[in-house]
This record gives sequence, structure tokens and C-alpha cells, in this order.
Amino acid sequence: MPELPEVEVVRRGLERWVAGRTVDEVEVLHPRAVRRHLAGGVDFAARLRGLRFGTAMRRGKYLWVPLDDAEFSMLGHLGMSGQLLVRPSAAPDEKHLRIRFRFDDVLGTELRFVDQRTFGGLSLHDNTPEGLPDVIAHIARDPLDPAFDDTAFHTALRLRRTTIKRALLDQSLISGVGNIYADEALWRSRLHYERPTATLTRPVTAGLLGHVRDVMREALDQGGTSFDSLYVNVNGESGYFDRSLDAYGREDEPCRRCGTPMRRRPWMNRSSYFCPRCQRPPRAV
DNA sequence: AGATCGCCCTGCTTGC
DNA sequence: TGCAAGCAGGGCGATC
Repeated sequence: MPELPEVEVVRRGLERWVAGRTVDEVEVLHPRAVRRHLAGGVDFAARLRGLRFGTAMRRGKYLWVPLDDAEFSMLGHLGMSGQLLVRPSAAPDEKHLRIRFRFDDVLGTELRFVDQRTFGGLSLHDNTPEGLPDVIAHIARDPLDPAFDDTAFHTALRLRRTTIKRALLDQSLISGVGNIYADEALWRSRLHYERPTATLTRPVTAGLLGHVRDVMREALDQGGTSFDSLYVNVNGESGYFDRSLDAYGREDEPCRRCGTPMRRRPWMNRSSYFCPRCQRPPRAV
């Protein structure tokens, strides 16, 4: 379940192992892995052949690779289970290998997009003047972006008529936060997930943003987190690390602050984990 | 236009 | 044992 830290680990891997390499051949093994491309996988492959990858970029959970001397980029989203692997060309195909990139060099490795659940995919898009693939122009900057505007974020929260966890997961307000880090940051902030955003004060927003950044940086320092073998970084090593999450997945386990059993509540067809004592629900609206 | 909801997908777990 | 249901869930498009 890659969120911002995991995607950043993948981006760094691409920067290290793929930047500067020229595409020789692209093999699309599953049509769904190529997104928003009416001309299909064959055309996707044809457009990339002979082009050289630049330095991978990231915004939130999206990453993209600019192509030298071209006005478009290859955009990627890992979805739930996507992996970008740099593997020896002789290595056997993964069961869920979707797209293979062979390069015009003698390094003996290839780039593979592997995705079990096919929620992720790659696509090609023209760049905006800012160098962003045009289809993600609506994605907000992420909280680790130096240009993220804390004041504007607070103002936007106050204007919205929604609840805090929905807002944290709204990629047009703040990007890169998924269900796991949302629950972690809310627990650290002692905020209930249904707190109306219109009731947030400036200090509360500032505290929440601080916790979002802390939890992401801690995960990034350890190479990303994951809960099963689905997430693997660009070199094929598992991004899993056994850092103790404080909230996510801890139903019935004692709150690390007060010992009260943590609870899980169905929420938007997924789950929210929280401490019923530290994170009191808001008064009925 | 802001908010909400259904759908896409596969493999593992749970329950009858 | 076998089968079905539940669960994991990010993003997009339809709808109000």
C-alpha cells in the first residue's frame, strides 16, 4: 500500500538505476497496465522506443520520468500493489509482470512493472510549462514539498464542509497521504477522524501537519513501510520494515499512550483505527 | 463546484 | 472440503 514514503523510495531507485538509459524495447503484457492511452500498449511502446529516461520526479503518490528531447513524460502510479523493479534481464518473469523495458546498453538489467491487483499503471502525457504531466495538474503539492503552503491548506480546510480524514485523503488538498499515515497522524494529533475541518484552529492544523510530516519522514528514513510482500522497492528488496505503527491495524491492542483498547470502525469502504479515549469523537453535528 | 459513492482488481482469510 | 463472502483500498468519473 504505497503512500508517499514508499513512492519516494521507488523514485530514488529509478533515479539511481534508470536515469540516462535509453529505451530499446517495451513489452506490454497486460493491457490494463497502460493507462489513459486509447492507442493501446503497442503505441505506448512505439512512442518510448529510442528515448532516454531523465531523472524521476514525484508529487504525492504519483511519479514520472521525463524523456530527454521529448515534450512528454512517463507517468506512473503504483496503486495498491504496483512495483517497479530493476532486475537482471535473465531473471525469470514475475507472475504479475505487466510491462518490461529493455535498454539500449550493456548493463544487463531491465525495468519491470509488476502489479498483482492492477490498480496501478503507467501512461504518457504532455508536460505542463512547469514540467508536470498535464493529467496530474490537479494534484496538490505534498507536505514534504518545500513549496507546500501551510496557511493556504488551513484556509482550505476551514472553507470545506467535510471531515478531517476525508480532507487528508483528498489529493487535491494535500497529496501523498493514504489511509495508513492518515490514521497515524490523527492518532499523534489526538484528533478523531470525523472532526469537521471547519472547526480546526490554526494551531491544530499546524500540529497535524507536523505529525503528518514526522510520520512520513520516519517511514522514509527506514525505507518505506508495508504490511505484506506486495511492496518492493525498485531493486527488488522488500520495503517492509517492522516499525511499530501506533494506530493502523491495532484493533483491540492497547493504545500506546493510555492503554485503552484501540478500535476499528468501517469508514468509506475501508477502516479507521483510533483510540476511543485519546481521540474523542466530535459532538453530534 | 463541492461532496459523495460505486467501481476497478486479485489473493488471502474467514465462515458456513 | 468447498465455496462464498469479506477485506485490503487509490483514484476517477458519474451524480446530485
